[in-house]
Amino acid sequence: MKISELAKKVGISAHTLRYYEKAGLLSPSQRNQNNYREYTQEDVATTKFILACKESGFSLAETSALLAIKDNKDQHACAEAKLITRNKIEEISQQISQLKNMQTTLIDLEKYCCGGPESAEFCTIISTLEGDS
Amino acid sequence: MKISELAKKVGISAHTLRYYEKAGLLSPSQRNQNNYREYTQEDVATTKFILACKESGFSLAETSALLAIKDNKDQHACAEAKLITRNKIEEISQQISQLKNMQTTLIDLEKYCCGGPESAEFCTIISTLEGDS
DNA sequence: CTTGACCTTCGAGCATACTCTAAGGTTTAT
DNA sequence: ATAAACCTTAGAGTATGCTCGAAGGTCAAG
Repeated sequence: MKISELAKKVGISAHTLRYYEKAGLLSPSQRNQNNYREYTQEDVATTKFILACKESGFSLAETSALLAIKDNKDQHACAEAKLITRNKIEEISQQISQLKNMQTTLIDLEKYCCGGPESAEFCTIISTLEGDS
Repeated sequence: MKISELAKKVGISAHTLRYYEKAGLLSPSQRNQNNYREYTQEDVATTKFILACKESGFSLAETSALLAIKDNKDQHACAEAKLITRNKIEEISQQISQLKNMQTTLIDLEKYCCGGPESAEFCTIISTLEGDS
Protein backbone atom coordinates (compact mmCIF):
# COMPACT_ATOMS: atom_id res chain seq x y z
CA MET A 1 0.00 0.00 0.00
CA LYS A 2 1.06 3.60 -0.45
CA ILE A 3 1.90 6.01 2.31
CA SER A 4 -1.44 7.71 2.73
CA GLU A 5 -3.24 4.38 2.87
CA LEU A 6 -0.97 3.30 5.71
CA ALA A 7 -1.41 6.68 7.33
CA LYS A 8 -5.17 6.32 7.24
CA LYS A 9 -5.04 2.75 8.49
CA VAL A 10 -3.04 3.59 11.59
CA GLY A 11 -4.44 7.06 12.16
CA ILE A 12 -1.41 9.27 11.76
CA SER A 13 -0.24 11.56 8.96
CA ALA A 14 1.95 10.65 6.01
CA HIS A 15 4.27 13.43 7.16
CA THR A 16 4.72 11.65 10.47
CA LEU A 17 5.42 8.34 8.77
CA ARG A 18 8.17 9.96 6.73
CA TYR A 19 9.47 11.51 9.92
CA TYR A 20 9.60 8.09 11.58
CA GLU A 21 11.49 6.81 8.59
CA LYS A 22 14.03 9.59 8.88
CA ALA A 23 14.35 8.74 12.57
CA GLY A 24 15.20 5.17 11.60
CA LEU A 25 12.07 3.58 13.02
CA LEU A 26 10.26 2.39 9.95
CA SER A 27 11.33 1.86 6.37
CA PRO A 28 8.97 0.53 3.77
CA SER A 29 10.16 -2.78 2.40
CA GLN A 30 10.39 -1.32 -1.08
CA ARG A 31 9.68 1.48 -3.50
CA ASN A 32 7.63 1.05 -6.63
CA GLN A 33 8.87 2.07 -10.06
CA ASN A 34 7.94 5.72 -9.42
CA ASN A 35 9.93 5.75 -6.25
CA TYR A 36 6.75 5.75 -4.20
CA ARG A 37 6.98 3.98 -0.86
CA GLU A 38 5.28 0.58 -0.83
CA TYR A 39 4.26 -0.76 2.57
CA THR A 40 3.41 -4.34 3.50
CA GLN A 41 1.34 -5.87 6.31
CA GLU A 42 4.54 -6.22 8.28
CA ASP A 43 5.06 -2.48 7.99
CA VAL A 44 1.55 -1.99 9.35
CA ALA A 45 2.47 -4.16 12.32
CA THR A 46 5.67 -2.22 12.87
CA THR A 47 3.80 1.05 12.76
CA LYS A 48 1.33 -0.23 15.32
CA PHE A 49 4.22 -1.34 17.49
CA ILE A 50 5.64 2.18 17.33
CA LEU A 51 2.30 3.64 18.32
CA ALA A 52 1.96 1.18 21.19
CA CYS A 53 5.37 2.28 22.44
CA LYS A 54 4.30 5.89 22.21
CA GLU A 55 1.11 5.14 24.15
CA SER A 56 3.22 3.61 26.89
CA GLY A 57 5.34 6.73 27.11
CA PHE A 58 8.47 5.57 25.33
CA SER A 59 10.48 8.14 23.41
CA LEU A 60 11.39 7.55 19.79
CA ALA A 61 14.91 6.59 20.86
CA GLU A 62 13.58 4.00 23.29
CA THR A 63 11.10 2.82 20.72
CA SER A 64 13.97 2.38 18.36
CA ALA A 65 15.74 0.15 20.86
CA LEU A 66 12.58 -1.90 21.43
CA LEU A 67 12.12 -2.27 17.68
CA ALA A 68 15.64 -3.59 17.38
CA ILE A 69 14.77 -6.28 19.91
CA LYS A 70 11.49 -7.07 18.20
CA ASP A 71 13.12 -7.36 14.81
CA ASN A 72 15.87 -9.61 16.01
CA LYS A 73 14.51 -11.43 19.00
CA ASP A 74 17.08 -14.21 19.06
CA GLN A 75 19.91 -11.72 19.23
CA HIS A 76 18.49 -10.02 22.32
CA ALA A 77 17.68 -11.01 25.86
CA CYS A 78 14.52 -10.38 27.83
CA ALA A 79 16.71 -8.47 30.24
CA GLU A 80 17.19 -5.70 27.71
CA ALA A 81 13.51 -5.07 27.22
CA LYS A 82 12.94 -5.24 30.93
CA LEU A 83 15.70 -2.73 31.63
CA ILE A 84 14.32 -0.22 29.17
CA THR A 85 10.91 -0.62 30.71
CA ARG A 86 12.18 -0.31 34.27
CA ASN A 87 14.10 2.83 33.44
CA LYS A 88 11.01 4.34 31.92
CA ILE A 89 8.95 3.42 34.97
CA GLU A 90 11.52 5.13 37.14
CA GLU A 91 11.61 8.22 34.95
CA ILE A 92 7.85 8.54 34.93
CA SER A 93 7.70 8.03 38.70
CA GLN A 94 10.01 10.98 39.11
CA GLN A 95 7.93 13.11 36.80
CA ILE A 96 4.82 12.19 38.73
CA SER A 97 6.34 13.12 42.08
CA GLN A 98 7.55 16.42 40.73
CA LEU A 99 4.11 17.21 39.38
CA LYS A 100 2.51 16.14 42.65
CA ASN A 101 4.75 18.52 44.55
CA MET A 102 3.70 21.32 42.28
CA GLN A 103 0.10 20.30 42.67
CA THR A 104 0.37 20.47 46.45
CA THR A 105 1.97 23.88 46.27
CA LEU A 106 -0.68 25.14 43.88
CA ILE A 107 -3.56 23.83 45.93
CA ASP A 108 -2.14 25.52 49.00
CA LEU A 109 -1.85 28.71 47.02
CA GLU A 110 -5.33 28.48 45.70
CA LYS A 111 -7.30 27.49 48.73
CA TYR A 112 -6.86 30.66 50.77
CA CYS A 113 -7.52 33.06 47.93
CA CYS A 114 -10.96 34.62 48.01
CA GLY A 115 -11.04 34.68 44.23
CA GLY A 116 -13.43 37.58 44.28
CA PRO A 117 -13.58 40.82 42.34
CA GLU A 118 -11.68 42.58 45.11
CA SER A 119 -8.36 44.21 44.39
CA ALA A 120 -5.43 41.85 44.51
CA GLU A 121 -3.86 44.01 47.20
CA PHE A 122 -4.27 41.31 49.79
CA CYS A 123 -4.34 38.34 47.43
CA THR A 124 -2.85 35.35 49.22
CA ILE A 125 -1.61 33.84 45.97
CA ILE A 126 0.42 36.88 45.07
CA SER A 127 1.71 37.47 48.56
CA THR A 128 2.75 33.85 48.98
CA LEU A 129 4.67 33.98 45.70
CA GLU A 130 6.24 37.17 46.96
CA GLY A 131 7.66 35.15 49.79
CA ASP A 132 5.53 36.56 52.62
CA SER A 133 5.42 33.41 54.62
CA MET B 1 24.18 45.60 41.86
CA LYS B 2 25.39 44.23 38.54
CA ILE B 3 23.99 41.25 36.73
CA SER B 4 26.36 38.60 37.98
CA GLU B 5 25.89 39.70 41.56
CA LEU B 6 22.14 39.27 41.19
CA ALA B 7 22.69 35.97 39.42
CA LYS B 8 24.78 34.70 42.29
CA LYS B 9 22.32 35.98 44.87
CA VAL B 10 19.36 34.13 43.39
CA GLY B 11 21.24 31.11 42.09
CA ILE B 12 20.70 31.36 38.35
CA SER B 13 22.96 32.47 35.50
CA ALA B 14 23.36 35.98 34.11
CA HIS B 15 22.40 34.51 30.76
CA THR B 16 19.08 33.42 32.18
CA LEU B 17 18.47 36.83 33.71
CA ARG B 18 18.98 38.44 30.32
CA TYR B 19 16.68 35.84 28.83
CA TYR B 20 14.00 36.73 31.36
CA GLU B 21 14.43 40.34 30.45
CA LYS B 22 13.96 39.57 26.77
CA ALA B 23 10.84 37.62 27.73
CA GLY B 24 9.52 40.73 29.45
CA LEU B 25 9.65 39.38 32.98
CA LEU B 26 12.33 41.46 34.58
CA SER B 27 13.97 44.72 33.62
CA PRO B 28 16.59 46.35 35.77
CA SER B 29 15.45 49.73 37.00
CA GLN B 30 18.33 51.40 35.25
CA ARG B 31 21.61 51.19 33.41
CA ASN B 32 24.79 52.79 34.65
CA GLN B 33 26.92 55.07 32.50
CA ASN B 34 28.53 52.10 30.73
CA ASN B 35 25.16 50.69 29.86
CA TYR B 36 25.60 47.96 32.43
CA ARG B 37 22.40 46.73 34.04
CA GLU B 38 21.93 48.01 37.60
CA TYR B 39 19.59 46.00 39.79
CA THR B 40 17.91 47.07 43.02
CA GLN B 41 16.50 45.17 45.97
CA GLU B 42 13.14 45.32 44.29
CA ASP B 43 14.62 43.54 41.30
CA VAL B 44 15.89 40.86 43.65
CA ALA B 45 12.37 40.42 44.97
CA THR B 46 10.98 40.25 41.46
CA THR B 47 13.52 37.61 40.51
CA LYS B 48 12.61 35.57 43.54
CA PHE B 49 8.96 35.91 42.62
CA ILE B 50 9.76 34.53 39.17
CA LEU B 51 11.61 31.59 40.66
CA ALA B 52 8.76 30.89 43.07
CA CYS B 53 6.39 30.80 40.11
CA LYS B 54 8.69 28.41 38.34
CA GLU B 55 8.86 26.16 41.39
CA SER B 56 5.08 26.03 41.42
CA GLY B 57 5.04 24.92 37.81
CA PHE B 58 3.98 28.15 36.11
CA SER B 59 5.28 28.79 32.61
CA LEU B 60 7.02 32.04 31.80
CA ALA B 61 3.85 33.32 30.14
CA GLU B 62 1.81 32.59 33.25
CA THR B 63 4.52 34.05 35.42
CA SER B 64 4.33 37.15 33.32
CA ALA B 65 0.61 37.45 34.01
CA LEU B 66 1.15 36.94 37.74
CA LEU B 67 3.88 39.57 37.74
CA ALA B 68 1.50 42.03 36.11
CA ILE B 69 -0.91 41.46 38.98
CA LYS B 70 1.83 41.76 41.57
CA ASP B 71 3.13 44.97 40.07
CA ASN B 72 -0.25 46.58 39.87
CA LYS B 73 -2.32 45.01 42.56
CA ASP B 74 -5.01 47.65 42.67
CA GLN B 75 -5.69 47.26 38.99
CA HIS B 76 -6.31 43.54 39.31
CA ALA B 77 -8.75 41.30 41.14
CA CYS B 78 -8.05 38.24 43.24
CA ALA B 79 -10.19 36.35 40.74
CA GLU B 80 -7.49 36.72 38.10
CA ALA B 81 -4.78 35.15 40.18
CA LYS B 82 -7.13 32.42 41.29
CA LEU B 83 -8.11 31.62 37.73
CA ILE B 84 -4.53 31.29 36.58
CA THR B 85 -3.82 29.03 39.52
CA ARG B 86 -6.89 26.89 38.95
CA ASN B 87 -6.09 26.44 35.31
CA LYS B 88 -2.62 25.33 36.21
CA ILE B 89 -3.95 22.90 38.78
CA GLU B 90 -6.23 21.45 36.13
CA GLU B 91 -3.44 21.22 33.60
CA ILE B 92 -1.14 19.47 36.02
CA SER B 93 -3.90 17.09 37.07
CA GLN B 94 -4.27 16.04 33.47
CA GLN B 95 -0.56 15.54 33.09
CA ILE B 96 -0.52 13.43 36.23
CA SER B 97 -3.35 11.20 35.04
CA GLN B 98 -1.72 10.71 31.71
CA LEU B 99 1.53 9.73 33.36
CA LYS B 100 -0.29 7.42 35.73
CA ASN B 101 -1.93 5.66 32.83
CA MET B 102 1.45 5.17 31.24
CA GLN B 103 2.80 3.96 34.56
CA THR B 104 0.05 1.36 34.84
CA THR B 105 0.68 0.16 31.32
CA LEU B 106 4.41 -0.03 31.91
CA ILE B 107 4.07 -1.92 35.18
CA ASP B 108 1.79 -4.42 33.49
CA LEU B 109 4.34 -4.78 30.74
CA GLU B 110 7.18 -5.26 33.13
CA LYS B 111 5.75 -7.60 35.69
CA TYR B 112 5.37 -10.67 33.48
CA CYS B 113 8.74 -10.36 31.81
CA CYS B 114 11.29 -12.81 33.15
CA GLY B 115 14.03 -10.27 32.59
CA GLY B 116 16.57 -13.01 32.22
CA PRO B 117 19.39 -13.62 29.76
CA GLU B 118 17.06 -15.75 27.63
CA SER B 119 16.35 -14.82 24.06
CA ALA B 120 13.60 -12.27 23.67
CA GLU B 121 11.70 -14.71 21.48
CA PHE B 122 8.98 -15.08 24.06
CA CYS B 123 9.45 -11.77 25.82
CA THR B 124 6.11 -10.61 27.16
CA ILE B 125 7.05 -6.96 26.83
CA ILE B 126 7.80 -7.24 23.14
CA SER B 127 4.84 -9.47 22.39
CA THR B 128 2.46 -7.18 24.25
CA LEU B 129 3.72 -4.18 22.30
CA GLU B 130 3.26 -6.24 19.17
CA GLY B 131 -0.38 -6.39 20.04
CA ASP B 132 -0.60 -10.07 20.98
CA SER B 133 -3.28 -9.64 23.55
C1' DC C 1 -5.20 17.84 -22.28
C1' DT C 2 -6.13 19.56 -18.21
C1' DT C 3 -7.51 19.19 -13.41
C1' DG C 4 -7.09 17.23 -9.06
C1' DA C 5 -5.10 14.06 -6.15
C1' DC C 6 -1.53 11.66 -5.27
C1' DC C 7 3.77 11.04 -4.62
C1' DT C 8 8.93 12.71 -3.89
C1' DT C 9 12.82 15.48 -1.25
C1' DC C 10 14.73 19.07 1.38
C1' DG C 11 14.42 22.18 4.64
C1' DA C 12 12.13 25.57 7.61
C1' DG C 13 8.98 26.41 11.61
C1' DC C 14 6.79 25.51 16.20
C1' DA C 15 6.89 25.30 21.30
C1' DT C 16 9.57 25.95 25.70
C1' DA C 17 13.23 27.49 28.44
C1' DC C 18 17.21 28.04 28.33
C1' DT C 19 22.52 27.88 27.03
C1' DC C 20 26.28 29.38 24.69
C1' DT C 21 29.26 31.92 21.36
C1' DA C 22 31.25 35.73 18.98
C1' DA C 23 32.78 40.23 18.74
C1' DG C 24 33.52 44.06 21.10
C1' DG C 25 33.72 47.51 25.19
C1' DT C 26 35.04 48.44 30.41
C1' DT C 27 37.07 47.89 34.86
C1' DT C 28 40.41 46.36 38.17
C1' DA C 29 44.67 44.78 39.71
C1' DT C 30 49.55 44.37 39.20
C1' DA D 1 50.60 48.64 29.95
C1' DT D 2 48.47 44.61 30.03
C1' DA D 3 45.88 40.71 31.53
C1' DA D 4 41.94 39.00 33.95
C1' DA D 5 37.41 39.56 34.79
C1' DC D 6 33.69 41.87 34.05
C1' DC D 7 29.91 43.94 30.82
C1' DT D 8 27.10 44.55 26.15
C1' DT D 9 24.26 42.72 21.87
C1' DA D 10 22.61 39.65 18.37
C1' DG D 11 21.95 35.46 17.09
C1' DA D 12 22.72 30.42 16.88
C1' DG D 13 22.27 25.88 19.18
C1' DT D 14 19.90 22.23 22.21
C1' DA D 15 16.16 18.87 22.92
C1' DT D 16 11.80 16.44 21.24
C1' DG D 17 8.33 15.24 18.03
C1' DC D 18 6.27 16.61 14.98
C1' DT D 19 4.01 19.87 11.19
C1' DC D 20 4.03 22.30 7.17
C1' DG D 21 5.45 24.33 2.72
C1' DA D 22 7.77 24.63 -1.69
C1' DA D 23 9.02 22.76 -5.94
C1' DG D 24 8.53 19.24 -8.82
C1' DG D 25 7.13 14.39 -10.65
C1' DT D 26 3.09 10.92 -11.57
C1' DC D 27 -1.41 9.27 -12.38
C1' DA D 28 -6.41 8.64 -13.33
C1' DA D 29 -10.73 10.63 -14.90
C1' DG D 30 -13.46 13.18 -18.11
